[in-house]
Amino acid sequence: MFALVDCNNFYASCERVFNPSLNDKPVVVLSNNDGCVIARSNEAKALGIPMGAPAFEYDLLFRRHNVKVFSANFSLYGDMSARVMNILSNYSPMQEIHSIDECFLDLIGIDVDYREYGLKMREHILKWTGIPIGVGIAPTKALCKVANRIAKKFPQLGGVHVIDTEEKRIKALKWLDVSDVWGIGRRNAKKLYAIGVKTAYDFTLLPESWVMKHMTITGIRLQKDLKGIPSIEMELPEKKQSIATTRSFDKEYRSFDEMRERITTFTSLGAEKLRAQNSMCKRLMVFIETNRFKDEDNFYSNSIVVKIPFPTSSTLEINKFAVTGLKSIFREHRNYKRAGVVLMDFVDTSEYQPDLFLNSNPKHTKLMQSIDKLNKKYGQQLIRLGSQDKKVHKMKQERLSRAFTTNINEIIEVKA
DNA sequence: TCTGGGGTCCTAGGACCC
DNA sequence: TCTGGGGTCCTAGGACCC
Repeated sequence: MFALVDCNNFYASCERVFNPSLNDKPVVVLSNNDGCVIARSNEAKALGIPMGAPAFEYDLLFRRHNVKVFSANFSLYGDMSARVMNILSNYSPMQEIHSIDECFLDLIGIDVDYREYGLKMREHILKWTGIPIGVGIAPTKALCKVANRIAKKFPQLGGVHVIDTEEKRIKALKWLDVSDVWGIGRRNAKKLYAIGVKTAYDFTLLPESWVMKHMTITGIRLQKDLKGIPSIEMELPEKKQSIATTRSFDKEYRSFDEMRERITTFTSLGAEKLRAQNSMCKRLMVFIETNRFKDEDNFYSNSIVVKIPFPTSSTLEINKFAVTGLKSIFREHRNYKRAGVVLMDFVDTSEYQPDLFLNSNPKHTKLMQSIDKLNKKYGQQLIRLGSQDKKVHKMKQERLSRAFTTNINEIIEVKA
């Protein structure tokens, strides 16, 4: 048996933990630059605020219903996530952290009343972190997803649902719309509707040949999993295979120098993560684009993959190639609104064999270590790569909660 | 002058998730 | 005025080799 545990409305719940007056009130969290809604409390959902809603379109509704609005505070959420995951790791010999707010637990060798076990996790997490969770338990990962959904949908279940009989499995799958199945997106849902498949149960009855043809091996695995035959395996914690740093800007940039400053910043952030997992990269991708919502006729978007002749984790070296890439796709007289750098093609630092001729400059290693140490101690981006442009980009975060758990200057005050 | 077929690696792009 | 930022896996097709 497996369990899927996920945090309810995670970012909104994090904000509530440190501000209990938000309980029972509608809460939303906005993306970087306060662009769109990325998390909603149940009360906010009930007001009809959709995921991804542009914040400016809902300003009036926010005010009218006294919605509490927050700028995303990712360092706080990351820290809360680590606490939740750490507690949950005690409930299983094998944990797969699937995203910031959810994990799978392999319950192999754990011989208990599963419902009781799920309720215990829930109480434990709530008491120690203040975060409410939902638990789905079933013989396969895909069925755990279904069980978890049921646990959330029916409050009388106390946040925990177990699928442990054939009867429960079929009942659950008949209840679930096929478009809500984990792994079936908009495209495939459309194809399935077209041939009369409405529920998850209908999907399990499709012939393998059809599934293989239209949804490839991924579809076959999903179908088996839903039938109760474990086919989607637990993934052990592994290093990232690519590291992306991309942002929309709060304003439009036209000059090469401004864009170079942005790209350099993204490269620095990415390279820091790269070093943190002891990897070096051999390729990177740079992309830039103008505002896709404005002036559609002049929309320009381009990307380029740049090969680095030797594996490196040095911000200085990686940045040189990122800027080369930028040069080749940058066009004058355009208003750029978004850009990003994706580091790819990693090798392990420990397994790296130096080349006879082309190598990363070893002097950079120590320099990077010092930079990482200082940035970790005093906050990100204290040390930055120099650029001719002195201006420091500032993200729009008008409604940021304090960094209660991660910044010593903002630690919560307790009054005696 | 003829020019098969199998294998691997690389890359771009599609689809999906949270 | 204002529209997120990450990730993963799979497949097809081209390049190249023998």
